[in-house]
Amino acid sequence: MHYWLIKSEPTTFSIQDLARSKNKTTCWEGVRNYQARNFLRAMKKGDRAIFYHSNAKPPAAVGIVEVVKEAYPDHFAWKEGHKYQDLKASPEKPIWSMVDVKLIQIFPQEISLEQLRGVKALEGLELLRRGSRLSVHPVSAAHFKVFERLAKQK
DNA sequence: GCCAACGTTGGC
DNA sequence: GCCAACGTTGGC
Repeated sequence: MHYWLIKSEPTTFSIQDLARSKNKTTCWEGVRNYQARNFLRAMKKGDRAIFYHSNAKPPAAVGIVEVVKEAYPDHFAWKEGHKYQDLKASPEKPIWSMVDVKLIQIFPQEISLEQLRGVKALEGLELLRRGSRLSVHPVSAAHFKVFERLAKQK
């Protein structure tokens, strides 16, 4: 089992939106970065991910999701006029992938980026690396446990 | 709204 | 294959 972190801008799709989704499940479409895509493709059913709100006030880790369907073609890439359309993609050459994720929990209290930066045990986390913009990336099991612990404490 | 830090594109 | 210009991400 592996752990990940996935980012979404809450104005685009928040964890509350996920909670309202059918079966609390959604496809994670729109990743248009090769490195992030490759991480999506490496995800296995049962893997868990931290759901992170980027470009939020404040930016924060807000919950945990589980991978319920492994990578398959992101068909939004060839949907005419769609915001995630990529003219180089087609059903024959999908280029981009997505997975389905299901909500496991919304943290009782979100953990702000500022708070995360102060946690010694999270040193080395990709999210906290200066200049990091990767919207999907792995998280070590140890770091994942730290998130779970932080989410519980007042 | 600013801008640092990227990633991508396209001319050469 | 280099790299300047451009576009995007995302914190502040």
